[in-house]
Amino acid sequence: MSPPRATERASSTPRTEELPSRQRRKEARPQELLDAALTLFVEKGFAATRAEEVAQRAGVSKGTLYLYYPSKEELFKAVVRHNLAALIAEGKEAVAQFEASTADLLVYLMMTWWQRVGSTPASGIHKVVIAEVRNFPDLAQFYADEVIVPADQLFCSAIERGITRGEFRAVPLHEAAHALMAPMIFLALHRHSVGACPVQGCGTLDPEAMLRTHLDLVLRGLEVREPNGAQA
Amino acid sequence: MSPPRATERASSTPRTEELPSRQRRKEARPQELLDAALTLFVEKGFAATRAEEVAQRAGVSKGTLYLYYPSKEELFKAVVRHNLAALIAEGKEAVAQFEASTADLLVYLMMTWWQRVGSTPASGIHKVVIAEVRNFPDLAQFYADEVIVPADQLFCSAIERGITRGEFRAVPLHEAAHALMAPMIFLALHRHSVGACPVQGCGTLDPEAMLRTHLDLVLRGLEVREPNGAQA
Amino acid sequence: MSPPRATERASSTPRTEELPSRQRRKEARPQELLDAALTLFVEKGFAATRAEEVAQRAGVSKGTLYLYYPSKEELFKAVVRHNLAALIAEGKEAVAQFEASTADLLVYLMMTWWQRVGSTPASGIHKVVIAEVRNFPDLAQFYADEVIVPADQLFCSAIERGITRGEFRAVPLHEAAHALMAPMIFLALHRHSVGACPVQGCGTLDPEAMLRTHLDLVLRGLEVREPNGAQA
Amino acid sequence: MSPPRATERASSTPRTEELPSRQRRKEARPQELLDAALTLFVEKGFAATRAEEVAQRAGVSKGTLYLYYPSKEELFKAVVRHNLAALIAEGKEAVAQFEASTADLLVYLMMTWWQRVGSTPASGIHKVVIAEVRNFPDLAQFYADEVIVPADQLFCSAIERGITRGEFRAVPLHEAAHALMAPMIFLALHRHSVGACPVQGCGTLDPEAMLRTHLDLVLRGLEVREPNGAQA
DNA sequence: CATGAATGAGACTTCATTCAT
DNA sequence: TATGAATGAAGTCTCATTCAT
Repeated sequence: MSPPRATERASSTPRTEELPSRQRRKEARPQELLDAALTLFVEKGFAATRAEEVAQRAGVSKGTLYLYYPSKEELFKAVVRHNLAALIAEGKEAVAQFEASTADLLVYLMMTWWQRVGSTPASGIHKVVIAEVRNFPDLAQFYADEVIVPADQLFCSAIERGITRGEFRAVPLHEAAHALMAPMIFLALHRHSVGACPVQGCGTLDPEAMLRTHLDLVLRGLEVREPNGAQA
Repeated sequence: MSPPRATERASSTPRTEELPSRQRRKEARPQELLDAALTLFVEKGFAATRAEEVAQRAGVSKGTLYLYYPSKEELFKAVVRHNLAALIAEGKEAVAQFEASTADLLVYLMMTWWQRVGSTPASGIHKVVIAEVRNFPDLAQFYADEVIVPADQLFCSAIERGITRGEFRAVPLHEAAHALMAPMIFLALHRHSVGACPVQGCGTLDPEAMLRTHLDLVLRGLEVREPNGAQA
Repeated sequence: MSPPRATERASSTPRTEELPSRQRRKEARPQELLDAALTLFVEKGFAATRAEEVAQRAGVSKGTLYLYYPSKEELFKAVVRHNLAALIAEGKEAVAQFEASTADLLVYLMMTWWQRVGSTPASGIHKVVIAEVRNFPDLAQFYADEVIVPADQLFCSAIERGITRGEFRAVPLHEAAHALMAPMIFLALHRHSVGACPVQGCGTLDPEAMLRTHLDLVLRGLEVREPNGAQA
Repeated sequence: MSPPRATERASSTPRTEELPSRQRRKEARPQELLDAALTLFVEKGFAATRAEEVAQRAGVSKGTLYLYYPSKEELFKAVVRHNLAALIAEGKEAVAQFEASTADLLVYLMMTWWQRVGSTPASGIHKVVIAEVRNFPDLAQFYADEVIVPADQLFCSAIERGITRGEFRAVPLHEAAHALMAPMIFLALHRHSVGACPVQGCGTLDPEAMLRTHLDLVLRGLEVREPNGAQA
């Protein structure tokens, strides 16, 4: 799970002279620390990850970590911003510029999310937040502002587009957005918890198949048809 | 999340005379400790819950807790076993005996789950397990055996019934079961984490509406109709 | 300076059976911790005294200290209350009930202060406060409320008594009180700083002689006489 | 307590051309560092002053500070030496050359001290020394030799002059000198500690009034008069 | 000379666990 | 059994000092 140890920097690309100088190292530090922090936060949780561990994994000392991030909490916020906030902004572009059908737009958004977040360590951030946000109240507001609200808006606006253009039935936006995202997030959650443990008999769901089946179900459910009153 | 102290024995065996004496209390202890532990583990997570808090909430001293459970970890395991063991078999009966349409069966199963688990503190166990199972590897197998596999089988068999009886399209069972359950579990998760924090601008989803919308979407998606190639 | 090491409790007074039981030890703890803390705070200052040192000197572990005082700052406040606040209250009584001349009252107050505070480790508290109060803002208000203001009132009321009864000239109260106390406090300060170091050639002032000379000068200065314009 | 940054060189040797060049600054460095250190040591104490803060205030980097002073302790010693050395000899001249009454001489000495030391940051050195000399044993002897003994001699010789010339009663010299100086030093101490904190209800003493009242009291106490046995 | 990135010992405080009573 | 006083390992964060550039 994740590159083994973040190979002690810069012995890879040997173009020109590439001295691993103070300067170069300083510039690479934030990224290295963020990567190490993401891996460990996802693996052990926020509270259970020791600052020193993060530093060690990034190849620096405890003090150096605090040179870049003033507290463990700020480090976590930086991880969230770096790994999730950027992607959400991208999604907004996609919705604004998309030309094809809304069904295709949703497929595109979901696929992109899976490739860029769901299938990467970044999806573990959801696990950490769900697990520990109640113990760190200012993280709750931060996460709501930076992730939940924007992501919700993104999907709501896509669904609304479908309704407006007559492609979808009129469904409650927030609820539908939730129904759309939840299975994928839950899948990611699972992969970072029980799925990451060596358990027997719990055949890992194939994410690609899962994604296909889920989209198939929900997109059909959204289609405009004559109603047939099938629910409670 | 429940009256602060209110020692809540008395749901146990009402043996003649109802003495709330020392004897009585002694027998109720494990139950009281388990209840207190459930509440606190759900609220704060496993690592962040202090043993003394559990003891206080159960109305005993710190030392007494260790008389019943040799460590906090064992207490946690006991909580998981106690709260999930009972909830497993019930659904199987329902599937076996159900007479009406499979859509109705799924509605029934979902509603029941929400009433009995999703909307109660017990659903918080999912949160705790997801969050901390990687730090307690032996819990993983236990949880997979006792919860994940049986629940999956339950929903797969229900969906299969629908397909067999010609009510549903042929869809991949596991994936469909996941798509069915995940939004509800995720909703419960959310209610125990960000939803429990006083965050601004994150309008809480109404669970009933959510459940209706979700079932509406998925059941329509499962219906047998002429295909119209809308998915990836 | 103060008993060498707080001999590992209770092997002294052997009346009846004197078991150093949990209970007895618990009762003696606050006093033992306060004594240890006073000694170390005076010797090394507040910030430079480690919590663990205080605990060790009191014969307990680090954790035990925090069982009795929730932080180093609260420990310090307790030391101040225990060693200074009580004495000031006593002084108020004395002023209220004193029968003889006000000169005698001032002599009594000063002597008492010297015996109970000035000549004991307690006077070192002044050193600590003067040195570090700017780094611990809430200690400043605490100390002003609990020590400075009451002590000032005490001496002002005594001087005012002398003026009212026609024994003293009319002098500014606060300034005169300061002139009265400052040399004694300063003497105590000196004894806890340079005076506590093994310096050559700095013949230690005899406190008793100092006190006598000081009172002689100031009380004469307070006497009612015909003015003779001797000052700047 | 002085403009926040305002690199305050330029009081040094105005060698031809007044170049504020690198050369110029380099020579001013020690002075600037000493000034910055004085201000910060007085404000926060020795231990609580961070080396980097001193460097910043002097407009150089942390490393540069260590180029001039090998450790924070050595910096502290340099500050003490630099700020007190100059102030020692001046008073001796005054005593030797003074023509008027000894009362006037004492008034003059006290006023001068207040203007040149008491009311300036330099008086804060007393606070720092009193507070931390026990943690830096070798400073004690230095301070006694360079400050305490000379100052004591100065005032003793002035008082002795008064007695010799029949202006003052015969009083113990050292004790009287202490009674004379202590309130003023203590006032300075106070101004650098509690007096510098925003505490309620601790009306700041007016130094001028304090000085007047104090001299009034002590000079009257020193006057030659028929005794009237008012003291202990 | 000057810089500032990096280090790591060490401070305060918490809490699971033990054990004398 | 039940208690709660006591322990001490462990965690976050600070800062004097070093050294490559």
